[in-house]
Amino acid sequence: MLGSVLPGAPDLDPIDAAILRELGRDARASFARIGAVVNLSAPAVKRRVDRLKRRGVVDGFTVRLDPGATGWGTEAHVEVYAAGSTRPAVMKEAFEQYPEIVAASTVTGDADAVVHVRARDMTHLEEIVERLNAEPFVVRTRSSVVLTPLVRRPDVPVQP
Amino acid sequence: MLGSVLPGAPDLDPIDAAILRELGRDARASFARIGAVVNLSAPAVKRRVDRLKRRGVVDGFTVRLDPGATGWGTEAHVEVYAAGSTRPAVMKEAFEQYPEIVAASTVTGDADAVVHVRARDMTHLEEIVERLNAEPFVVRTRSSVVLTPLVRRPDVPVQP
DNA sequence: TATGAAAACATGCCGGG
DNA sequence: CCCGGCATGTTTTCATA
Repeated sequence: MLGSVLPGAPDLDPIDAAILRELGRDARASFARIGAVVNLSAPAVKRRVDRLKRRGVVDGFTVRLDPGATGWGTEAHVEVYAAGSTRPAVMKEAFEQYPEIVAASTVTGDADAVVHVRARDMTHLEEIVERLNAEPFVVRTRSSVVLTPLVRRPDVPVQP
Repeated sequence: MLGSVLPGAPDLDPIDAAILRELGRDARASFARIGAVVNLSAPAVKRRVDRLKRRGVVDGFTVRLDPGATGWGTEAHVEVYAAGSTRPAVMKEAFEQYPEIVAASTVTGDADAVVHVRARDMTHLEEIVERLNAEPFVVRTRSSVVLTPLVRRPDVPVQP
């Protein structure tokens, strides 16, 4: 099997997967409640979660916010076309300066990077795009503004 | 002010913002620890969190997983070009069938929707794209495969 | 797995702005 | 009246064995 060659992808135990699914649904659930679902005692669940954290499978726990309710309802995907062979590290450093950038990655295809931007409104979004265009390594950008969010899930699937 | 017209965006109290920032950092932190940061007692923090949940600002709590460590290291943005005037609801229903789709939205620009796909490997990704192309309403797709993730943040910013 | 001490949580009541 | 602090009974966590 290919998967087990990778040092960090040890075919996830089905019980671990169940625990991760529960944590995905409610990361503040008590170990006892999770244990009730997966048929394990609370300490057993805690040990598994600790192990998953140690292995780096679990990176942490966060709150899921409603973007609209917090006043960050405007969203866009911005394709960035970079100069010559701009190093990814350069782009990373630049993008990290923007609190409005919630995700960014280099990609294959016409553009060099795709940036996911959240803003308070269109004016704010426009300002961000302008600032991006003013970055020294940016040649041009191409934006797609989100009209209707259709699907939004915990961003790593856990096999059932 | 424009913001206060929206029923769900009541200029977030600075203490609430601080609490949300802490929860974003570690959603399993005890109310007492959060209270120590924001200078409030544990019950006071709990009441505020409950209120934020009631208002819909807080949607829940989830676990943050390392995609690589779980064997879902391949990622792509797929632009979907849909037939005629396909209703968003139709796309939504279709996309929801795919566990590999972690986000999707209709957008402005050339394409009609952008779909964020996570897969185990390239073969898996290819299969998903083929299945998408086979959807009745899909005219064509255009994929950007992620090379290097640069930024990944809790997907709603909280103003400091 | 089980157990017991320590910590965290939920709730009711009261005071101050 | 809203909001925060305190006190208490209950549950959960966590380190033993």
